[in-house]
Amino acid sequence: MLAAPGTLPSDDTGWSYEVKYDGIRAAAYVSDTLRLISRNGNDITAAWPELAGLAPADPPFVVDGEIVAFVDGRPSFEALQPRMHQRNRRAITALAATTPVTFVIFDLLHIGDRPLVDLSYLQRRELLERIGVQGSHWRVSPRLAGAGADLLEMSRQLGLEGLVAKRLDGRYLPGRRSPLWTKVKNALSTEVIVVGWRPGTGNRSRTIGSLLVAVPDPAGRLVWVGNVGTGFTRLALADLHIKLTALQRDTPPVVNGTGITGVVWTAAELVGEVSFTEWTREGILRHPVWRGLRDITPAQVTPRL
DNA sequence: TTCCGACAGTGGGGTCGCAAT
DNA sequence: ATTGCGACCCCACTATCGGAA
Repeated sequence: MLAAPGTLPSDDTGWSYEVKYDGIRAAAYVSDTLRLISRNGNDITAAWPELAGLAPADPPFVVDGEIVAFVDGRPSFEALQPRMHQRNRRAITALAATTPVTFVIFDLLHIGDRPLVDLSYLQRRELLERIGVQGSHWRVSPRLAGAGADLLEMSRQLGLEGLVAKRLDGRYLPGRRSPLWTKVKNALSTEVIVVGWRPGTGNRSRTIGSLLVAVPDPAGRLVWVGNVGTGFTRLALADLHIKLTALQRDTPPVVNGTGITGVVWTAAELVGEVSFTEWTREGILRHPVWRGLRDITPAQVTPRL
């Protein structure tokens, strides 16, 4: 079951709030042994040896949760990434020691021979808390007390990704995205300067695939901060294509990013707004989305860092 | 008639492994 | 030896269509 993107419920009654953890979604099948299955149905058990102690369990159960690497108390997806694709057993052991993870459990789907997906969320949570999974590397995701608006503001101040609001009476809908679970994100946004574009493929092969965007650094030099390839309507794409074709030039107007291939560089004249989840360690926009052109000059751009 | 959910198709950052160069 | 690409992880979004409301 996946959360649908949205805004806070207008009325808190009937809803439960949890932190939105930025990690890897996994279902844990706990019996004599542990099996961790990713969202795409892959068996990812071997990559997370520190979670093996969840097993054995009698009766067996199935829980849903998020594999999270906490860095300074906050979930860090970047800390998780070097561990995700690792298949070398010794490397896995070393990484598990230096960057241990916590399995944050938020739902109970099955216990013994009894499926629980048709119970309400509240009932499933009560059963989950009763079986008492608690250990050095796993815990139950707390249900947050308070009004949604206050909790969202607190999550923003703590630098968290956002909240998930869950209907107390909601069934578990396997494999489906439903507003019974609504994720409310603390979105960031910034003004950026368009410095080039890359042609698209498929049904966008005759227009823009993505825009290269930049912001001024403290010294006033233009620094490439990533590529934005979503958020456009067909109309916006056609409009940008015309405008940028008129601004085409041969040399990059930025001090970095020159290694990117297949770029049509342009004069740094168009300013737009981009929303994103966070800056990566490399200073690149993560999950960037185009929000439209802004009618200001590049000199007026004040990046939100 | 309108709206919602599901799906397909496009794009992003990052990492690893393997094939092609 | 280097480069490119696909496969996974995370993700947002547009456009379309059929069925529910």
